[in-house]
Amino acid sequence: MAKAKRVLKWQRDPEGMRIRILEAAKQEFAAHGLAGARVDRIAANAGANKRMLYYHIGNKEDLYLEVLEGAYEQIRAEERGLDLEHLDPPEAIERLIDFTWNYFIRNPEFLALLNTENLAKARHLKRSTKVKSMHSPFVEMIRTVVNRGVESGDFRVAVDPVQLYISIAGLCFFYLSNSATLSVIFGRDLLKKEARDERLAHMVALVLAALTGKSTADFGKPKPAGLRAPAHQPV
Amino acid sequence: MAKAKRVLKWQRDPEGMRIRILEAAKQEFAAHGLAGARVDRIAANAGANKRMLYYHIGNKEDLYLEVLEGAYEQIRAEERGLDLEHLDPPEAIERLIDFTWNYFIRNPEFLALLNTENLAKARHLKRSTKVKSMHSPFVEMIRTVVNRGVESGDFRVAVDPVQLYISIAGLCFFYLSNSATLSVIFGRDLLKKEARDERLAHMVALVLAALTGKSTADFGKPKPAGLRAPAHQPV
DNA sequence: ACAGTATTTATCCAACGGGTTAATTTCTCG
DNA sequence: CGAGAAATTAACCCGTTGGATAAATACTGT
Repeated sequence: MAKAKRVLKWQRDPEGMRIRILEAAKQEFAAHGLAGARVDRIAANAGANKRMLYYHIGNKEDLYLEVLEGAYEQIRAEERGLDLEHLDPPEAIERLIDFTWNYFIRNPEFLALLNTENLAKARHLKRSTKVKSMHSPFVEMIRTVVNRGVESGDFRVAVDPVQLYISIAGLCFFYLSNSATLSVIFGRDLLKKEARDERLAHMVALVLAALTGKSTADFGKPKPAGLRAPAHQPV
Repeated sequence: MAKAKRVLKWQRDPEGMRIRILEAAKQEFAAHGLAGARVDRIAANAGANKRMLYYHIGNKEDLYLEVLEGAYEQIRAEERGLDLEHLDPPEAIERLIDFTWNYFIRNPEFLALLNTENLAKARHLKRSTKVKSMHSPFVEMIRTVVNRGVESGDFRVAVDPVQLYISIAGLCFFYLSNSATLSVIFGRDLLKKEARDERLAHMVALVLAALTGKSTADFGKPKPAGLRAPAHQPV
């Protein structure tokens, strides 16, 4: 048993504190929006005193901006890790969709933060030089993938990469960000595994069919009778 | 000049008042979200006293739910007015996209309200029997359109109408709802007329290409050099 | 060991914001 | 016309919340 040098009332850990505060803030802003977020809750969930927020970062809006910038940094970093260069075009597009989809699923706070920021008309983002300089590598990636695809004959048209990027993001984003209301409206749980898998297949098929002209795989095949979701909801 | 029967300090108008309150509330909730909305501002913008809100409708959440229900009612009503029955399938799909797109453009508050409600995990919608019984006629419309398209040979695949509906809505929704942040990121105004037209063309081409297999029209053609947006922004 | 600094805590407060009370004015209808 | 109902107003209440102050506690270099 390691003998503690001393019994401490608390551990000093400036960097860790900062991180814990930002993480708690991310959860809070994602869950309640900017106006709905409570500074006290952030402090409590960070295991900190409220004064620490102001000491380490600043006021509520500073906190929010830092969280937002961090969220963009994170996705941009992961995007860069995805090299589509050596895949043949259709595979590259599929991989792009797959990544976007799963990133959104793994980071629901990111979706919420974007919505919050758009509610604010991107007021904070506009002031953030940091984010404005962080261009998504996807647009250029897509441009080259599309060009390669057209040359190789895989794709029929040279689609505008920005439009395609927005379309792919939109197909993923809307489904996940609005899953709560959509699930109520359609009376089924859109987040359960089978529904998510079906959605991913649909999106890939939709985009690839449009690009290649070949109707790939199971593009929106109405589920085969035997496999329809039974009355009871499996976990 | 009509002689007023009497000089009144104020006009009594219960029904008009109710409507003005709901309209003001819609704007307020759309602009600031549920938590950010201010009851006093709603009252002021409705030309009413704060007490009137409670008198005519109820507390803030009642007000919000009523606004949300009204928003759904409105879009469902317009949806029903759109009969796709007598169009041939590709035209019907184009019309559907066109309608969805323009409805969202005409009613930006609807987008904001949906985001707000999703932030709340559809908590209010779940309790609204009214909305739950208002099924979008689109799903059934799409089902028959798709079936007709498959039979006629216009479409290659019998896509799941729910997936297609979500895809079309998503393509439109994401672009418009996130136009603020996207405009910052891409450094161009996505809401100006040319950008909107280009987006609509892209979406129609994308979906129809996927469904029919024929590469229609100007699917994402990178804008012809001569027509690229000039440095100055035309109004 | 000690002085100076960095970090954390406990407490306070003024403004805000949703909601309420009670009085006032207009309407309605016998 | 008059009394009761409906609509509207002004003023207030009180818990919440972002933010501030100052004191206490841990760390650092010398």
